[in-house]
Parts: sequence; C-alpha cells; structure tokens
Amino acid sequence: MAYWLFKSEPFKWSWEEQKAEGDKGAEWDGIRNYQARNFMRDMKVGDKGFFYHSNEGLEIVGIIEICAESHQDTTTDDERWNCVDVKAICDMPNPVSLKQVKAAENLSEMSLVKSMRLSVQPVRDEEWAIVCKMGGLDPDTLTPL
DNA sequence: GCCAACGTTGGC
DNA sequence: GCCAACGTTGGC
Repeated sequence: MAYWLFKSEPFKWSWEEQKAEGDKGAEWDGIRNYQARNFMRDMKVGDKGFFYHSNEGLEIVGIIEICAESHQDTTTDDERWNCVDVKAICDMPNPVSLKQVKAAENLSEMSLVKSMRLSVQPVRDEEWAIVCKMGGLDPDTLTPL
C-alpha cells in the first residue's frame, strides 16, 4: 500500500466538507498539473493519504483513503485530466503543522517541504509513520495512541 | 498583500 | 528545442 498527501485550500474544499461526504467519498477534481495527475494515476483503492490545509491552517488535519481509481475529471472535458475519489477515514487527534514538519529533522526530505507547490504528492512509509505519531495516531491501525 | 518558486505557453 | 513572458501556488 502506498501513502500520499493531498493539499486543499480550506475555503475551496475543507476537511469538514470532505467528512460530510462520508464513505461514498468525493472526487479530488480540479488538478491541472501533470506531476500531480501522474501520482493520482498511480493510486490504488485502499491507499491512504494525509489531508493538508494550505494557505489557511497549514496543517495536516486528517486521514483519507482512495475509494476509486483514476478516472476522467468530471469538471472538464479535457481528456488529459484525471482524478481519484477519496473518503475521510479519521481526524488527526493533534493536527500536524507545516512548522512541525519543517522542524522535524527526519522529515526534511518530505515533498511537503521540498516541493512546496505540488498539490498531490507521495509520502514515504517512514514519513507516514512519523507524521501519524506526531499527530497522535497509531500508523498501522489509525486509532488514537 | 507580497513575492519567490516554479510550471506552462508560445515565439523564434 | 530554447527561453522569455506570464500565470499560479502558497508561505509569510
């Protein structure tokens, strides 16, 4: 299973809105960047991801799961653009801020730090575990520590 | 609101 | 295929 990180500006698509979609999930649409799209094409149902609030909040607020593989982005007819569907799994008991990620020595290679502008990005297994623990979650069971 | 980083576009 | 111009993202 692979891990990912999804950025969203809370005033466009917030964690609260994502949670309101429940288990049916929602399209992660509107991505118009090839790199981000390619990562979505690599995603498999069951992969997990962090939900990050950019611009405002600047923190990882929850965990999502891929619930539909890459398909046409319904917000455009342009066949170049695909997206996956994601559903909310749980809150981060303690949201992990960008500041904390930057301050953590063992997270200095994270895309969140290195590829600031990439809105969909891969997360390494070890990074997943570190961030989960920082947020108060067991990385395997995704239950509060 | 500013501005640096960086992806995309289009002329040559 | 290069590169300047331009637009967008996102932290501060």
